[in-house]
Amino acid sequence: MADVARLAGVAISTVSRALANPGRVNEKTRLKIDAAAKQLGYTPNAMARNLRVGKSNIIMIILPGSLYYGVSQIIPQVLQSINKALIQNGYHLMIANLDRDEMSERHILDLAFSGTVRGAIILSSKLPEVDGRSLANAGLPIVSMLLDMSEAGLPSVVTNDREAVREVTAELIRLGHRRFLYIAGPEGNYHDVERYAGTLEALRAAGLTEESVTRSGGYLGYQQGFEIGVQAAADFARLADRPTAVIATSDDMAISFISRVQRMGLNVPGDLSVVSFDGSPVCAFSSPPLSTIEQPVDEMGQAAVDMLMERIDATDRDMATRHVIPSRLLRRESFAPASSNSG
Amino acid sequence: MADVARLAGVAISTVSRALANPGRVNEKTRLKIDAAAKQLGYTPNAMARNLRVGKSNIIMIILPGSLYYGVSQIIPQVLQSINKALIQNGYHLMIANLDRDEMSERHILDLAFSGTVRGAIILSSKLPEVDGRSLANAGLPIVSMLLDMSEAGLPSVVTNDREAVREVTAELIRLGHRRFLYIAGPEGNYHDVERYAGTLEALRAAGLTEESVTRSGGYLGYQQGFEIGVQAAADFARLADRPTAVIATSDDMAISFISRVQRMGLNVPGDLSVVSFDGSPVCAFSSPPLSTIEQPVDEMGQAAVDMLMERIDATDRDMATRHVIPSRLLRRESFAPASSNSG
DNA sequence: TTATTTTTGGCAATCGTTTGCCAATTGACT
DNA sequence: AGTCAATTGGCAAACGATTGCCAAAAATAA
Repeated sequence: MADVARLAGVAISTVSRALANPGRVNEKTRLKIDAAAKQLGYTPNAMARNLRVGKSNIIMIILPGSLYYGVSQIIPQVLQSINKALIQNGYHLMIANLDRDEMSERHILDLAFSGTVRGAIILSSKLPEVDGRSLANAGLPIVSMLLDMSEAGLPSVVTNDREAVREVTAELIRLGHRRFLYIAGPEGNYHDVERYAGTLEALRAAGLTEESVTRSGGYLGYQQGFEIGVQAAADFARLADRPTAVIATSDDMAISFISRVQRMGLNVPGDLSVVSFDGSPVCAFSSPPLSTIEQPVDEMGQAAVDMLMERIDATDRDMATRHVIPSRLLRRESFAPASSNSG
Repeated sequence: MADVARLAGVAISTVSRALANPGRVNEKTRLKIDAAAKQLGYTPNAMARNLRVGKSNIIMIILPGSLYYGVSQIIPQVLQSINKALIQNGYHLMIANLDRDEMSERHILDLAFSGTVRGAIILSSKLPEVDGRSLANAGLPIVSMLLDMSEAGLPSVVTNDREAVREVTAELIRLGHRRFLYIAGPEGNYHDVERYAGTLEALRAAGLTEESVTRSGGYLGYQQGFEIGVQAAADFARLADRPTAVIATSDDMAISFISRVQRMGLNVPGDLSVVSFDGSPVCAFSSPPLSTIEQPVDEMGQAAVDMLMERIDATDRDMATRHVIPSRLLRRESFAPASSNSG
């Protein structure tokens, strides 16, 4: 930095002012300094700056340890949109995986307490916590994404799981369907609760009872979506009074389910309508093209970052808010009126 | 830190020694200090330490801007394995996206030149470079992954693209296939070059000429895998003398291709064998289950980190090496002897 | 020209560690 | 008890920026 000052013919403090907060310095000298810096290939040392100002410019994203290896590309999309939004705000993105082991929790807490990161976006329902230290009281702004944790005090950005499923179920009812199969992810999980609630709401609104829906799954995680679908097909085959419509809570489930029931000789959507959740691009190319509820991942990422920036700037700790971004039904051929012989 | 020293009843320099390089301090006092630190909830400030020692403990991974949104979960797997390996070495993982725009390049270069990161793992074939500064001369250890860039001076860890495709092609030939369709990614891309070369090598070894393979695709990126497959199906339909075996260079291509040719009334593998590249889990659940060459992503990530650690510790700048990790053919039903009426 | 505002220079403290140095203390071993 | 090695204490200088302060200089206004 001294070199830059010398080359530009100004004082070292002026260089700092020009680079750190341009605006407190004359435009002409700022240009001179920029030119000198560029000529010398100088970039200010970020760690020294951060140390001095007492705040880092790194945000960490906490991913659930067991990533989802199915067809749905949620994680890369999230990372991409969050990273982009962060850069625009002058921040960098650091990754942390939250496994079930103590080591990963310790790692995350170190990141938080060592002052390495300035804030966090979390995609898991559990906050790291090990021997006394908890992420909750690290003094870090945190926002939750995908899962609504506003009741636990974390501002959250989510999609309208419940409403979306309610609407698509209502549409299926409108098409004449009266018996449903609901393929669940891990029981009690936020998404399962919301989505199943959405199904029930639609049924009730149409004067149907909970009897008209059969649940399958519930004991495996979303990572095992394919197995869940396979199992659901087996469950389905055993049912005396077979459903005519299937609501799968992930694309993986729907895909493996369909592949199995087709093998049983059933036609989709002739015999059976199927709709699922996630909006993976591959759904457009399965046979038949699969209707799916697309998660607005990009917008959610952007919103999460906006929310985090607000928290960082906020002086007062206000209430945890909840930001809902509507999802979108991608309607395709897997979806048809109930066949006459099954009403 | 002073507080910890006071509580533990030792000098501040002893605390530093105990925390920074345990081993230069007696075991008993180390325990005393650890206890005091834990009691006070103290974690050393990472930025101050890094500033002092003049090196960061952050590694950045440079992802191609246009991530792959198909069925193949390469990126999350890479991140997970790399992150895990890094943590074990005491490093953190930072993300950078390399888009085509200047802004993202500038961002990456800032990360490099500001001393924020200590090294980089790159998954793109082009090194960021903008107004004079280039990642190549940032003095950072870099390793390339997925793409072989050892000739450009970057140590690389890759899978055996060419050999794997050669072997699977040879196997198809053994099964009686004589006419092939090769579905390509972007022409000239490392993967395309290698995989196509593998195909040709197998053909030649069996005394067949280049005539026996028809190329489709080549003008779209891997992100457009589904479209490539659809187009390939159309190309296929127009061929007078139809191939009996298809080699797709990504699972996406194979999936959409199959969905289209099935719609044309063809049976896989009865009329047509298909094999593809990537090893996405969904392939086990498509109809028919899809044979695919699995990329050993976890091992590659681990190897990339090992290589990077070596580079960081290395005093002498030795030659760029190339580490090949073999892939594995997941053989499934999409794969069968050539039908008698087509030989 | 003078008065007033804006911009810069120079100094020094600060952020929280690490680390070299040497003296002082402790511990272990004859 | 005496010797030698291992460990610790205390001090101070770094690492590379930011920032408050005030005086000096420059630009602008009157």
